[in-house]
Amino acid sequence: MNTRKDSGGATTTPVRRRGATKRAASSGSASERRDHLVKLAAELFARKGFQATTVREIAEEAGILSGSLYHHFDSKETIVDEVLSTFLHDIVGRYRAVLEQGGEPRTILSEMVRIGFGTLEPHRAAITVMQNDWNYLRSLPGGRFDYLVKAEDEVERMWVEQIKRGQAVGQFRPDVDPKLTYRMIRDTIWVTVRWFRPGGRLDTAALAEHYVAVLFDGLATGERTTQRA
Amino acid sequence: MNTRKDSGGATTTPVRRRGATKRAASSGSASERRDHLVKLAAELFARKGFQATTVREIAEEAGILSGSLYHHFDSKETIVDEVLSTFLHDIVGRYRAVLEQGGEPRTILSEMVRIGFGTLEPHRAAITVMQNDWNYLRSLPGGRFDYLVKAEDEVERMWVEQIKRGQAVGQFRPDVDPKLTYRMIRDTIWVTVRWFRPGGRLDTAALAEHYVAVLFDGLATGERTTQRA
Amino acid sequence: MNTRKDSGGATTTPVRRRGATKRAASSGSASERRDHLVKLAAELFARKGFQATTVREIAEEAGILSGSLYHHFDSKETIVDEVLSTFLHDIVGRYRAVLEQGGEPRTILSEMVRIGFGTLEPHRAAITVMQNDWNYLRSLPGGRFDYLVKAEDEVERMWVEQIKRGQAVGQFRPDVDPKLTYRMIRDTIWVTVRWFRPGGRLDTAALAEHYVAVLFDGLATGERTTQRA
Amino acid sequence: MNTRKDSGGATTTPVRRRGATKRAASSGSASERRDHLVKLAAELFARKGFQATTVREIAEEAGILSGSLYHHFDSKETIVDEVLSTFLHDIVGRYRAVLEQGGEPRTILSEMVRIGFGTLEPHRAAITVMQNDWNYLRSLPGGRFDYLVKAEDEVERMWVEQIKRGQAVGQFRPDVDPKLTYRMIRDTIWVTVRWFRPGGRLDTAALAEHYVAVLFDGLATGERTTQRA
DNA sequence: TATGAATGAGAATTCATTCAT
DNA sequence: AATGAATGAATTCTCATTCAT
Repeated sequence: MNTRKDSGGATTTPVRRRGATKRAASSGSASERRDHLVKLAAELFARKGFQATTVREIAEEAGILSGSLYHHFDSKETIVDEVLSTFLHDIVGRYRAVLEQGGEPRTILSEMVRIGFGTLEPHRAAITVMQNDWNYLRSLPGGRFDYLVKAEDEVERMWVEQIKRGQAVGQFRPDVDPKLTYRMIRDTIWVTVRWFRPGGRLDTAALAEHYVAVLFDGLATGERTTQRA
Repeated sequence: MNTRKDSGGATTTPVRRRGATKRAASSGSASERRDHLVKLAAELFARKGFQATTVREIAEEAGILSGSLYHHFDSKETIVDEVLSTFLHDIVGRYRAVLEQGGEPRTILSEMVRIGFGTLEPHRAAITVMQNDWNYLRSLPGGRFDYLVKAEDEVERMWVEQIKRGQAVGQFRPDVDPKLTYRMIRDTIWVTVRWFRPGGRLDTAALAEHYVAVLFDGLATGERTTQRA
Repeated sequence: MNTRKDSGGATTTPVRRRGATKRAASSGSASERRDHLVKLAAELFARKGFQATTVREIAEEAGILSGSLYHHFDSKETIVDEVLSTFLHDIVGRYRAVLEQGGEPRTILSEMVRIGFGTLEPHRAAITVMQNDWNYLRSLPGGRFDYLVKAEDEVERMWVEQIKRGQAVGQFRPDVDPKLTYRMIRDTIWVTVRWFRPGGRLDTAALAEHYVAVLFDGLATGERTTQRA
Repeated sequence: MNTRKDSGGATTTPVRRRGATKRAASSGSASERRDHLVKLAAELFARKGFQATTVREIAEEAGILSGSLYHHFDSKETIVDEVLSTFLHDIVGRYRAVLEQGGEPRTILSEMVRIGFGTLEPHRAAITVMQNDWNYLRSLPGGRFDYLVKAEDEVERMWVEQIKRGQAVGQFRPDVDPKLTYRMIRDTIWVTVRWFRPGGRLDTAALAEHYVAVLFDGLATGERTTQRA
């Protein structure tokens, strides 16, 4: 039933492949208009939350009437779907690229942290929506957003594997729980979106280096003193 | 608009002191009933989000009709107000107590981390609501939830002060940004609420020790290698 | 999910048992109000069709706002459900009663024809809705109106059985198709609702006698001449 | 409002004479395309009802976009107008032809019954629409479908006249009401469209003979026993 | 305290139709 | 002939809230 309008392959594959949908050279306007609308909506979703953002507001932001939005999207959900799946596609792709290159666990992990912080600016809105509306979207009937969980699982596997490798080769302390550590790292990065504003004292690269430093070497000075189980 | 029903001193003072409002020693059913309702509501808010939770659902959970809820609360906002202010009152109190005791920065900071993780279970619902609905509640007109920001500021001052003291006495590396570091610690703790479930492999105390270890000594083994600005 | 509001057992049993739902003595007002609203809606559905009747119109007819209708009914569908199931319950009950009494096929069939015409006045609206909106309602997703088909099947079995018995004992001509004959009788009766208006030259009883005469003895005079297969 | 696009003479004369409107011998693609679209629409109208069928669905069925339909038709109403008037034109023509040939009332009436059943297959969609959406279409403002009533009246006059003639010459029992009898015959035939499916056990010719038999000689065997007023 | 009927202001969505290209 | 973006009015439904009983 969801034909052309809902291009979101998101429902069937964990991560959408966008762009390929449109006919050939994609003269632009058609797809561009849609992308523009998605971007506007993402900003609103991030600022006010998915539920608190009305379709009318999105339309107004775009200078059209609310009904007209339905020429481009099946539903409000389709829009947020596009916001999130675009983001997930991008980040999963980046993680995969780093892993394919190979290298020491510590190097790879540093790189993954940098990637995480690196998405903060281009995908600020999407990340915010994910943080705030994840629970609600997951609870929606129809399993439309199940792919969120799938993508998250894949990402978790990537991180956990590197942490375990690091422990195996003696680069990381053996007494920490890999999964738990991953979660804390992930959260610390994503949650930054709540207060990070571009143009401030620190950019995301600085944030990343700051975090990498504390993450690997800790806040304390001198000898490491905490006991290792 | 704020009649007797809305006991929330929250509007006037950063952190509400509950109970004192009620008519003296009337520990009676009235107040208890109210607290019970708040607890039920908090669970629903946490599970479904503040907006997605309807007044009817709260009432149903309590076995009454939605109209009857208005004998206890002025509005839906009053309920969430009570959920959040109760939590804030508790945690700010605990932080104050630790600070009043005094001690080394590193000890105090460890203790504050433990307090943070320690609120995860008793205040799981409130923390979840804060994480997910903070943005929305803040945006509500009337400034009703301004006290959230005030309380957060006070807490930030407490943490940052200890980090700075630690740097001053050489316990903490001098190259990290105190405010930034505070935020990352805070977020890492709170955000745990998203996936932490009591009864799992680790309890909140173990979580705290795990985090304290990584926070102070880092994930890496051997000599500390990151450069200090 | 459909709790108190949607009392329609229709979904689970072919024919609803109304009235029993309400608590004991059913002081009236609650159930009466609901019934009144159903009646108003039925009239509108009959006059304008289910789809063309707006919820607002129903509410206006009742002197309330459209939103208030949802205090009584889950949805527009629930209302029409109640209209139809009430009717089906009544007529199936009547048919069963006649069959339980027993008698000659011809006598029973005459009685069933009379019952059919007898429902024309009290259930005019419901029958009209069934005629006009049957197709649409059946096509609705969720199978909510599957009971319509079930009830129709039961009624068909009753009629066909009597026609077959009549043929077996030689009261009815053997060359007619029982099922086909039933359908034509049924349609002839129901479709009357399109033009029958109470208070006209003939009442439904007269209509019934008229039809019984033609049905059994035919329009022609003299010897029966059509060939019998 | 009625521009060139709306060829429906239906509005002015009881029964439209199609084809004549078109520019002479232009049997060409223009008119054919239009007829094709009408046929597609008729099927949808029949299956889902006029209101429930969206313009978009009709267009999709034809492989074009909804806006493109408006190159062929003024409005959705124009389409259904064409569906119905084509049908009415055909059947009224056939009735007239039989009457012009003359003959005994019983013979003519049999023939008219056969004509009725004979339209069931070629005009299945149109008849279905008439059955189901008659009420709604009649209620539309502007009197666009008044010709439906006019055509029906003409048909009624034809039938009633034959029944009366039959009674006058003693072929039909004198105690039945001609108008009432006509209506029942008419309804019985048309309503068949609800369940008749081509390719089943009986074709429409068999249906007609079956009905003629029961109509004239009745369902009962032996002597005619119903009393004649 | 509780009920339950009603309010009223929106919410998302639908859809026939228009029109520049 | 056809496209596709947009309109605008209407539709069903939601829900916090009120209030007489």
